[in-house]
Amino acid sequence: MEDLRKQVQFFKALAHPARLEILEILREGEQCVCHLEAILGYRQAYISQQLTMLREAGIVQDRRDGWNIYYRVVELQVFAILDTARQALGSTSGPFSRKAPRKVVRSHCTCPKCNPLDFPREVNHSIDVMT
Amino acid sequence: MEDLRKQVQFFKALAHPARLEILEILREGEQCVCHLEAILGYRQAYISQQLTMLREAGIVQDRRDGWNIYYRVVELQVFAILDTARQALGSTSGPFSRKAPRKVVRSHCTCPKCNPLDFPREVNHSIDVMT
DNA sequence: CGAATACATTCGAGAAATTGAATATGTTAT
DNA sequence: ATAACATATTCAATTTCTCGAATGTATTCG
Repeated sequence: MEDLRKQVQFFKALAHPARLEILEILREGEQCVCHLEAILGYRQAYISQQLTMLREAGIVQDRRDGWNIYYRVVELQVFAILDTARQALGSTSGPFSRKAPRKVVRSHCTCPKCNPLDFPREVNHSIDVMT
Repeated sequence: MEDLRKQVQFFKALAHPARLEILEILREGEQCVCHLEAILGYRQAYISQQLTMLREAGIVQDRRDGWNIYYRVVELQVFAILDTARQALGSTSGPFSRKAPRKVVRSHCTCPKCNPLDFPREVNHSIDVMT
């Protein structure tokens, strides 16, 4: 059954710590790669590899906008799956294991998504004689 | 974060065709190993291996009853995860991709769960003189 | 055009998952 | 105790995953 294959690939894509971290950040919406890089602290190529697996599993989609490529989760139900999984696992270790919602670590990011107003375009102070 | 590790192990356990097949059968409740063996057609040791992984991931629990060991899903939310995953993947390929519910293949099984009334216990026709 | 930027891909060695075969464990009946 | 039964574990060979390093591609600016 080809349906099984897809499901396996889907769960395989989720079965990886860095990829789960990426998805946690994508909860807040579309993010560019440099943003993920800045927050998670992984090498760019590494993040790109993980995003490729998530894309091939049908979990995320990308969209190019100039220099940046923005990734977003295709089906928001994926987040429900992550939540339910955590809930199911939490109840294994005890009856009252309420977890605080994951604190997304914010770090400085220079990508245009994070800094949309700082230096929208480098102002040219020199006087352009020609043209 | 140790929480991540558990989640990864959880999804890794689901990322396997035979293990997903087993869980589909466990939808109908507790099942003994010989039942899974009869329905799925895998070798006994193979099924046992997969059940071990599901157990270590906290997805199933086992219970011994005489000769048989019965497995059941610990948190029924796991089934919700499987359903949501299938739904999320199905909607990727088109807007109206309704899938018929999976048909569980029934095959003959000689385990007591399947045949609770056939020869409940071998009747002893010999006359016991002593005692 | 060329340089800079953001991101993707390829390659390869080490780590881990898969699975068949053989063997071991625990339970019940005799 | 021994045999029969249901299930588990160990071992090893093969395949697959992981992830760092290097390199490639597409876009924008000048």
